[in-house]
Amino acid sequence: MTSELQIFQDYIRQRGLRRTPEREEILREIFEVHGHFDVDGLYLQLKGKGSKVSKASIYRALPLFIDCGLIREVDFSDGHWHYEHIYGHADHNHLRCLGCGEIQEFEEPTLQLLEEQLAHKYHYQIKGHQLQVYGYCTACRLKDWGRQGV
Amino acid sequence: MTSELQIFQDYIRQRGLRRTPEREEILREIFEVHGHFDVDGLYLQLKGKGSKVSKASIYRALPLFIDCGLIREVDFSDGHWHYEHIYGHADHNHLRCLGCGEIQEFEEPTLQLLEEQLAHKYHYQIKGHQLQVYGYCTACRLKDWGRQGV
DNA sequence: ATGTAATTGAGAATTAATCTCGATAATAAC
DNA sequence: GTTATTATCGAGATTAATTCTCAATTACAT
Ligand SMILES: [Mn+2]
Ligand SMILES: [Mn+2]
Ligand SMILES: [Zn+2]
Ligand SMILES: [Zn+2]
Repeated sequence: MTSELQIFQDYIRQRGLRRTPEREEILREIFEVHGHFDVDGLYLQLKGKGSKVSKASIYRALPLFIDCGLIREVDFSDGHWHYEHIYGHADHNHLRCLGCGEIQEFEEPTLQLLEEQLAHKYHYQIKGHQLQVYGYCTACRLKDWGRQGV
Repeated sequence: MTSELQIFQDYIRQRGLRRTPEREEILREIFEVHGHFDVDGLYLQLKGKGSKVSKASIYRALPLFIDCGLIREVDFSDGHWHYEHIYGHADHNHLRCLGCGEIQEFEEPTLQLLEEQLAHKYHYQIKGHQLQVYGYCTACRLKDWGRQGV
């Protein structure tokens, strides 16, 4: 059993929840795919492989995966949530092009320090952070030079 | 005329748009209120003062204010967008309690440097960033100690 | 094997945001 | 000032992501 599945089963048992094939299918698919995903894409992917899991089950499973630290929500400001698995991956943030939607990932280790400072200053137990930086990539800047401030 | 209104009128003229009392009312209300707001709250506030502006007009005006740098979207991950005016305010980020929703604002000037580094490294024209840090405040931690990892 | 209660799928409900459309009114040209 | 043009308005319909409902199923404990 892959260790993400193991982590999830431990979480399930600890909470008195139930192990179901649907939840396993969804989790497996998430960790087979690299990169970001959204509910609709994940649903279609599973469906394409012959799976019968419903969208409702996906919507119900994702909060569990988030809660046990396997995935996280990612905000691309396009009207719905995206997600990515984080277990086994280096912490990173996203630089997004407002023109074409391209995503560049980058690491910024100093944010870990920031979390610790904030925890101390405001007496918070920090669970995580999200940083989105946005702007225009070279291609979009050239394409769209009518906009001011190019 | 307040300078935020001036900035908006300049923007309007430059774009060949029209000056309307509705847009002015909305902008005025945004800058009279301190703190964060959402569409529904802003609408009710205006209504309470006898204004006749519709929600549709608010939804249409906000992107204009964002575009000319007077306000920005703020993500509190509660299902809809929040906003805050930024003109005349120090750049800041948000620390949010996952229990009670309390927001702490904090400044982190090094993010400006990060923007410059990213602009250079990825050849982006950076327009801004959003950083949310989230966790549990002292009160919620005490209240809810059943959660693991307190 | 049996009882229980968590989980499922399908579709209805909710709700933020956008769109449509006829009426209104801001601006420019005369 | 009058007129023409067309951006903007309000009201309500529409869209789309997410949540909810409920009867049927099934995981798990006994
Ligand atoms: Mn990523
Ligand atoms: Mn703020
Ligand atoms: Zn681009
Ligand atoms: Zn709290």
